[in-house]
Amino acid sequence: MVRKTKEDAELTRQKIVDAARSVFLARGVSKSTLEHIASQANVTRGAVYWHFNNKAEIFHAIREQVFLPLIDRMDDTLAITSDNSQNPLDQIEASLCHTIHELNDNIEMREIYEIMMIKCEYVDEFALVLHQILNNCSSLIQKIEIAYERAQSQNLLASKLTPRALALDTHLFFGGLLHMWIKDADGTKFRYQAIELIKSHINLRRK
Amino acid sequence: MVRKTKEDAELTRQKIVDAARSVFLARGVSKSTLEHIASQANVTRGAVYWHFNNKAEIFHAIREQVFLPLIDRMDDTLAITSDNSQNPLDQIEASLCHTIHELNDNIEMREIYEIMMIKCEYVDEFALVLHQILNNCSSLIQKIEIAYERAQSQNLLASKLTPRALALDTHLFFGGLLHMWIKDADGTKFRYQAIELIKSHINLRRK
DNA sequence: TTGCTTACATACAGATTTGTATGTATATTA
DNA sequence: TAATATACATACAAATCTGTATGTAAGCAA
Repeated sequence: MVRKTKEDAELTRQKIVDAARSVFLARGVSKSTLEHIASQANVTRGAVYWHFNNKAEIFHAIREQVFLPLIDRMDDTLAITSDNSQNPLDQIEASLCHTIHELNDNIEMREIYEIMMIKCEYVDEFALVLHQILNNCSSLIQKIEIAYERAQSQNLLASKLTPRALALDTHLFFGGLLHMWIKDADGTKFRYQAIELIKSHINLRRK
Repeated sequence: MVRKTKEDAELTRQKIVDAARSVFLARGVSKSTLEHIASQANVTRGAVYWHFNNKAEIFHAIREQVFLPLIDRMDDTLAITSDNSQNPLDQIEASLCHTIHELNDNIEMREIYEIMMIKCEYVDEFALVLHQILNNCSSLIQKIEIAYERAQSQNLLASKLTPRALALDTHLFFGGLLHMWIKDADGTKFRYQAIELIKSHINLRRK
């Protein structure tokens, strides 16, 4: 039984991507072989090589599946609500909390974050991803900065720091939180209080 | 020419560790073979296997070389000066800045941080390291918390957050900063302004 | 219905790695 | 100074992994 219909083929591709995520998570990207991925997906390496040229391509497929939608969502949460009806500080807080809740609820997203942060070595082809990450950070910081600017113009800020400095501080804080959230698999050290930490971080800025 | 003296043997061991650091950095831990390390150190795999049982042991040797002294230094910078002569906020700031300056000046330390953060997959034997990291974080947070407590008792704090919350926020901020510092190899996005970011972060807390 | 293409499975060749076993010359010790 | 342990180098066997080449049955277009 070979030669599936186009829809079947796309399904097979997705099965391979899902299998790869599972295998990457368990064994790390480097030590995962295409045979591991194939058998996890109940296909042969032939199928894998049909859909992808190599492991790096699968890796990128996994990344895009989560990080492309993510960027859009960020716009939704922070930028769109540029009507002055809502407190910008509340918006920033809600945006960060939303990501944490996503990590809690969305297994797929959680696993991909874990792979990208502690199950992957950024060398060779994968080093390029670092630049993408850096660029994502830049645009994210800009969005936070804009929100802080609105907060400033509404006289909501307690500090004399510039919106830019506040945005950078918030971004670094959240980056650190995400890393710790992922590493703290038990949840005993950071996960359980992540939301509190965000609220404290924002409260520090409220007038 | 074999059978060196004990001092020569220790020197060989150190050569292997240094070589491993260089190889890990360039190829990632997983894709580094003992042959790579051996030839980089101008020895054979025989020598490597004499001093270490496997790659993981070399990895741990590298880690200990930087992180054991690091913990001691943290005590020096934060805890020892518990005489009330210095401003605790200044001390925290100085401690964080000191680490950044170390990263700038100490190639070895910089490379090891880079390996641990983006050239290594935390699976199998390496997963244990995550717990060590988490524990290090806990003790570090405690030390920062104590400093903030002193700041509070000296009425230096601008916010009503608890010293604990401030310490966690500072730690997460600095964790995020370190990650970005490492990823930003060009230095165009974070490295050049790392010290400023720290000062902003602390200033946010000053009365 | 023929013929071409698709979506895989299977088979093969080659390159790598790993661990261990063994060899060996020299420090070190008794 | 003879015996032994050390500090490696060399050799070997086995297992993996990769990419590619080839096979093949079924879908699809003409």
